[in-house]
Amino acid sequence: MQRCIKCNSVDGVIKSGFLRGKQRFFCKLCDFYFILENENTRLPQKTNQTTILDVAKHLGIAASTVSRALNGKSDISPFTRKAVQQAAIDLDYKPNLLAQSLNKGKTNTIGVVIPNVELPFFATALASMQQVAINTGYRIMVCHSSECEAIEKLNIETLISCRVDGLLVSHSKETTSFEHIKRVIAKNIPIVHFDRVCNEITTPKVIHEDFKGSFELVEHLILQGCKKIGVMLGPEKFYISQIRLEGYKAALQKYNIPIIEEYIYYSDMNKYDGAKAFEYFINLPAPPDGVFSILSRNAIEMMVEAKKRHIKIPEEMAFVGFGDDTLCELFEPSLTVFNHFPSKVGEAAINLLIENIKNKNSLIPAVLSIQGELIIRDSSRVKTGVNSWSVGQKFTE
Amino acid sequence: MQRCIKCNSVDGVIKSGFLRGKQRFFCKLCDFYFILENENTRLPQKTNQTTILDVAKHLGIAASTVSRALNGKSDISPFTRKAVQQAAIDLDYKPNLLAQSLNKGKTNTIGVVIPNVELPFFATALASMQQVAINTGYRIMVCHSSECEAIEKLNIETLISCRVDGLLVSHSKETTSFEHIKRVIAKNIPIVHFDRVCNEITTPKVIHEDFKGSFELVEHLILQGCKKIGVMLGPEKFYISQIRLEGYKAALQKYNIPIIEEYIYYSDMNKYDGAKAFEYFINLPAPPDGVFSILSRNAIEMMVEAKKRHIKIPEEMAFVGFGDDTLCELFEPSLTVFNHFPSKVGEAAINLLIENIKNKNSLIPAVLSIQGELIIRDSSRVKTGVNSWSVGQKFTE
DNA sequence: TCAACTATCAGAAACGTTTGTGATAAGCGT
DNA sequence: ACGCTTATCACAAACGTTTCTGATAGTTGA
Repeated sequence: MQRCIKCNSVDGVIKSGFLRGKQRFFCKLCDFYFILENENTRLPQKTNQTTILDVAKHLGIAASTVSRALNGKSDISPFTRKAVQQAAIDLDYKPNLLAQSLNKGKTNTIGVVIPNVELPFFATALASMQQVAINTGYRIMVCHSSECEAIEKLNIETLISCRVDGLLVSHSKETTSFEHIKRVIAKNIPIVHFDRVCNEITTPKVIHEDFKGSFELVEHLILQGCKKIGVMLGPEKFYISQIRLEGYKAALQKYNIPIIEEYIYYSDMNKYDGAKAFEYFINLPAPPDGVFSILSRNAIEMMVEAKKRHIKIPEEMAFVGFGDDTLCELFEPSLTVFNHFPSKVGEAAINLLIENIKNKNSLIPAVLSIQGELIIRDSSRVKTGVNSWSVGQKFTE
Repeated sequence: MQRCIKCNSVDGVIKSGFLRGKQRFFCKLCDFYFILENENTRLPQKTNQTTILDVAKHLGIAASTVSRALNGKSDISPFTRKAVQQAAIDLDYKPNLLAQSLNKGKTNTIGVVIPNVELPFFATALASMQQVAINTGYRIMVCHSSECEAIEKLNIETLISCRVDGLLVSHSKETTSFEHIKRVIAKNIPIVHFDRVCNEITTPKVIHEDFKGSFELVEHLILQGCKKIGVMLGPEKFYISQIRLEGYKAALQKYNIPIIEEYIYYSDMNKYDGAKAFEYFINLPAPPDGVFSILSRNAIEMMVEAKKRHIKIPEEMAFVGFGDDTLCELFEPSLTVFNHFPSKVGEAAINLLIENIKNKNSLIPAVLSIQGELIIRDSSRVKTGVNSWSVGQKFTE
């Protein structure tokens, strides 16, 4: 016995199927279908934000006029414009970027995918990207993959769904498949890789001097007298591991030092892996007298272990690491590093991306290499005369 | 002599004003207005992303059917649903979140405003927020104020324009006016403050035990025998400075130690301000024998200076700091800190916000205080017998 | 003084979704 | 065999902008 919600009569009402789990009715008299609602189910929560229509109504003009007035277009009399601007302030009108972006077909937003903000490199790079973005009128949307390939893929999907104008991507350490990147390219969405790049696909990239940096660090160790040089890398498949290993090998080769497999240690690049690596090195039949770590953080962890065992740094064992940060500077002994200037990398990456967004047709897969700098500190600097053995001895080139 | 672009005749065409800087024409014959275009000006760059309409056309069905099929609604036959799902994969369809959010009136996005990612506290808090967000189906949009009040206000406006569902805010150190926060509240947008909260407005907040932490740190110094305790704070107006100063004072009062203005040092909380602070303290007529710093980073900078002058830590001068991180643990001597668990703060903040988003009507301005923990390390732990003076001497309570 | 022009605004379409409502063919019971 | 029911789908409105097109009153010039 249902009353029609339109003509209010009972006679003509018949059931007419279930729709989305609810009973539907049909009133023959007024020819009207309807569903009973749970009362409280309705009311779609209307966001009570001021819209351009509110402003228009408030002034008794058209929405299009408000839009043009606020956006500084012509076709608007100074009087109207003033009135609109004042009304916008009075009503605290903030344009809905969703609607704006939907209409314009661009969001002025850049999506950034990084593995982990807690790594100082990414924190600094991110901060510099933000700075550039602010100055160029872009917004930034950051996603963390937490070093997980699945989340990285999810992140990129999310950012694409958000219709970001472009992507800045640094891969997680476990990423080995790059199908998700290829799909981005297929959609013609500008993308720039930075730091942890993907060498399988030709995309614009910003990298640092991985090879040169490793080479210089290892060469420095050699020039300080080290003869048995260990290297602590990340995962074996990891591009950065590979290229930095090459730098290591090249330096050894230059000075005719044999490359010994035992001195190459692969890690998962987690916190505290430095201790494990040290454990490994120190238990070798002939422990190294110099160690190069791909992450300076791990180098410091190794030094902590070394100090626990009263090993003299750098006399008995010297340490160098890739990447500078506060800890390297303040730790005792301070760590010799190759500074790869995270902020420059971030800056270059976002600038390159913005350039690519603007000339979307002519994507040039440029590869920018940011110049780094060797900073020699106490962890490897052997003061003349202090050394207990053959230090200062130079190899012929 | 303009040819009508519609009827292609010349006779009826007359000029009809300037419109947006371009000459407009009117054709009397076909009653049609038109403007000459620069050819290349046209073509609004159509984003070539697959839309729901593309999928619908591809299958020869209606867009609404596609939407319902993909969203698991009823009313769709299994056959159709399968076909739609397959087509979505084939065409690599990704829903446009802009359109979705615009339609639904919510974005499932949370806006986060932090002063600086480079501070380990915020990096860690952010990472834990991300984790929770991923698990609860929210996205996170991060903005950095770079410790600048103006940028902070801009950030919040941007996030509101993006129609985020809620805000997580930690103020910049120079923020003194909170009108922008009041406007957020007026719009009935859920907001939760964390860490650097605003005590002028009643909003939900997540804080740490600033008072208790400071108290315990200073009490610890006292119990280790320190009698002249300096404190390095942030800006004077800064809420965190004030509350932590109170903890400092309370501890001194408990042990009947007079509060001396000279021992209270305000700073701008910049990197390397620790050195300045140390300079100040050491040049006092009676330099402190224990220093508490609001930022553990600054405490470590002070220790660096102290070591340069061969001051024995902790025997001649002890140090403690608020907040733990890697540096505190690995530096030598390791720094005694009050760990305020950044990840717990982040987690609690986002959970509280999500709760408030869901029950938007009943905003309870809860204040959560995350329990911290005193970690005693070498920078203040006086080993019995090692101290050069009155250490171990306990005050009566 | 009348046609041509200009300034100013309104209306409507479009962006890509979701969802309420209408429509149709097939299934079912009496 | 007929009316009621169900399953399935299409259509249209709405979200809040921007922008294209159309309309009108006033202004100018010969």
